[in-house]
Amino acid sequence: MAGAPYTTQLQAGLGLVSETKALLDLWTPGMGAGRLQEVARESGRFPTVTARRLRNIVAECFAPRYLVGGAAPAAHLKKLAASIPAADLLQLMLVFTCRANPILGGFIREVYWPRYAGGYTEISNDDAKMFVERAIDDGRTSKRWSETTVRRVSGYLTGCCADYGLLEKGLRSTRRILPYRVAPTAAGYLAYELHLAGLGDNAVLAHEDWQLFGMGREDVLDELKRLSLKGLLIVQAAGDVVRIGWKYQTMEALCDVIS
DNA sequence: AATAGTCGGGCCCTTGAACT
DNA sequence: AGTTCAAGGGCCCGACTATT
Repeated sequence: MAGAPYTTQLQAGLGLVSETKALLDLWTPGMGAGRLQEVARESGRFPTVTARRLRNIVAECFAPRYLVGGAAPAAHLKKLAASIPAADLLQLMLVFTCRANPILGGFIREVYWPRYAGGYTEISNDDAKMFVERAIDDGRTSKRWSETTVRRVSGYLTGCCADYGLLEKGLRSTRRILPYRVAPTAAGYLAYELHLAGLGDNAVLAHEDWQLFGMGREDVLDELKRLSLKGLLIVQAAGDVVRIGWKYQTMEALCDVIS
């Protein structure tokens, strides 16, 4: 499995946290990227942003992250944005951003968490650069990137991690690793989303999205047990065999509950 | 001066229509 | 059917600005 190719799309925008929240406000079901761009421009909520920049934000960042799969991410986050803690929302944004930009997911899985687990306190842009160069050597990009692109994408990886709360914010080429742990709302969302996408219980536990939170199969199982205490689902584990009783049949129902 | 992030141009690939 | 052309969008990268 080669995995999706790595691109430079992060150059169009990093976490875009406040912009994404504004766009979620403006977006309504059925709205495509083009229409959303119009609405955003006319809304006056992006007064300092040029049309070209808005294209970057909406078409190259928001749409690939949140308007995929029938715009389900946008619909769900719009509902959750007002009612769950900001940090929880960031975690879901991280998941969707990593799906849209596999290079970010790769970096978090292959560099961030091993570092975290290894007791390091910092990650530098040079660490990211080594990751990018190795990815290019491994053929993960469609072609070799120029030196400047390699350097900048490296900075975008760490910068994006900072936007989402995995690394310390601020302008710096070496960032401190922050304590990071999946939130119950995000875990519940992810578990149900994977289940309702048709994955079997074991596939849900082993899914790569959990690795964005540094979680392997056992960690996921532990988290789901905690969720079962809140009544979101039922976990029956006997030896190696795990069965999960799912209480809700749609994401809409789940989002209502975790709101 | 160095670094991070924003902005916008342009190449190139894909898609679909128009034309042999 | 096969080829050519135009349009659109994804992707890359240089220029620019802001911050330290």
